[in-house]
Amino acid sequence: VTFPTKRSESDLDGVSPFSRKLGRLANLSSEDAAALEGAIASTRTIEQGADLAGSSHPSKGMLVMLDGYGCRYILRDDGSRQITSYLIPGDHCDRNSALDTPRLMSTLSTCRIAFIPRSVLDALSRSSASIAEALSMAAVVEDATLREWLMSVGRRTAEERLAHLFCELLTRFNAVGLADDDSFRFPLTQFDLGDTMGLSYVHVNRTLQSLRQQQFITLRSKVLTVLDFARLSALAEFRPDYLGPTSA
Amino acid sequence: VTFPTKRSESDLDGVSPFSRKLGRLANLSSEDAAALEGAIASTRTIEQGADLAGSSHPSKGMLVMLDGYGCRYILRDDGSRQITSYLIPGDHCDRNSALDTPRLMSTLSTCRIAFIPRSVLDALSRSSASIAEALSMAAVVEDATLREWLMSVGRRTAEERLAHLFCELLTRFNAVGLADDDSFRFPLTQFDLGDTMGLSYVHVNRTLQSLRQQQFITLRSKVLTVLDFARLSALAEFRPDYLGPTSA
DNA sequence: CGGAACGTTGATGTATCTCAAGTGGGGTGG
DNA sequence: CCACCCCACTTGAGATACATCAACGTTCCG
Repeated sequence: VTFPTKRSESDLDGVSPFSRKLGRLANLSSEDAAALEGAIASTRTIEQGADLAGSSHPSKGMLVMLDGYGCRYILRDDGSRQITSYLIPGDHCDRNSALDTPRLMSTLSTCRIAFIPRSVLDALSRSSASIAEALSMAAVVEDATLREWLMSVGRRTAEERLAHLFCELLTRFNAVGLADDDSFRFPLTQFDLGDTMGLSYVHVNRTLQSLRQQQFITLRSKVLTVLDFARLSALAEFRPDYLGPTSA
Repeated sequence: VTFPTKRSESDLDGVSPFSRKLGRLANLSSEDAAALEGAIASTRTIEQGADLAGSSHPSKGMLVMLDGYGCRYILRDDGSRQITSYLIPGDHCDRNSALDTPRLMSTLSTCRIAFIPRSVLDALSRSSASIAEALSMAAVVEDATLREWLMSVGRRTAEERLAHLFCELLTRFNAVGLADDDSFRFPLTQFDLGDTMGLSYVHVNRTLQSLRQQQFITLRSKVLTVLDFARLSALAEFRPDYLGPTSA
């Protein structure tokens, strides 16, 4: 399986969520943004449930999620899965990992994914301090997000966990301009949600019903709508600062 | 089993656990190791329960734990705490974080801590590719460790969580030469352990008793001994690869 | 039209929490 | 050197959030 070079023109304003996200994390010049766009030369569409970490990709480099949901996860011997992060549009993931451990990664929905070779990436980082800083900021945000998930699973109730996750996702989708009126695509199953927040899918179901009944959210036909972000944030004790600069 | 403060073996005496740890993550020349030792500008001893993130340190740079336990954590409004990582001897922590969020960090025991100014660190990274690589590997390992904790809290039973944590700690202490006969210093309270693994301190107590009774560990006078690493690893499904190159 | 995947519901079980009351040991001051 | 005190640890009883098991409903799509 190779990377067909197919440039999609369907990005908002021709700007990929990738440079949109990085543009929030550092002050990118228009040259920087253009360079990032240029680096994303090859794009492919991948079906749901596909592996992203394996040998399906040619060489070392970076994956960039343009559309859809991906995740990183860990498996236990008995088959139970802990999802450790989501990749949503604009997110990227280094596929290096000199570490022996195979970093498990897969798609949770149909995805459009770009690939940036390591050489191109390194050149970019070297030529633009802003890009380098944006990438380093992205790493800091990813780390903080992971710690926030640990807090959720360790110390929050089921209702708070889901509320916090939805607040986080709305904020992240907003940051790449893919939230519309507090709504965003959410094609994950309740099973996936359970594997994310350390809950059984049955309990996820009941907790979602509770959130719906209390008018916090609606979740229909793979679209999640936050009905009252302030109230939901309060319920979850959500503080958006860990996600980086939030508004312009 | 007594616990000698100074290393029993003569090898690398006077070498900080910091360069010891980094030396495992990349091939450091003797110049690299010496440069790392030299980079340590100042060393201080800090009592238990002290803040590490605040203004206690002069400027931007990196903290290096030389002795003792530190942690990073998140607090909830109700005061409950989730510890998100341990800093044990050899570990370091960037105190940059352009992120607005104050990164919470404190000591869990009396600590000896070194400080490396950012300028010195940057110079080191630029002058030695090996050091840069070691630092980047350390970041990968830290990330993997965080994900493993998320797996623990999300999907493992109390007994498995503690077992996994102890396997991890033994491996990490071994990596810096501070484990002796499967024993290492463990001055944390059961309260701290609960905040680490998302458990109440009462349940930690009962789980520890169970592990002791089954001859997995002993934990007396702040020394933890793993009685049967193979069995404990099996119980926890511990796979050390995420911690980096393990032997030699 | 049928099957598979996802969602919903009810009943029951259990791991873990909370509350509450001790116990023990290592410093400290007298 | 002893007595005391504080903090960590221990133990028991009862509560509960969440898991598991087992149906059944619904949607989607070939």
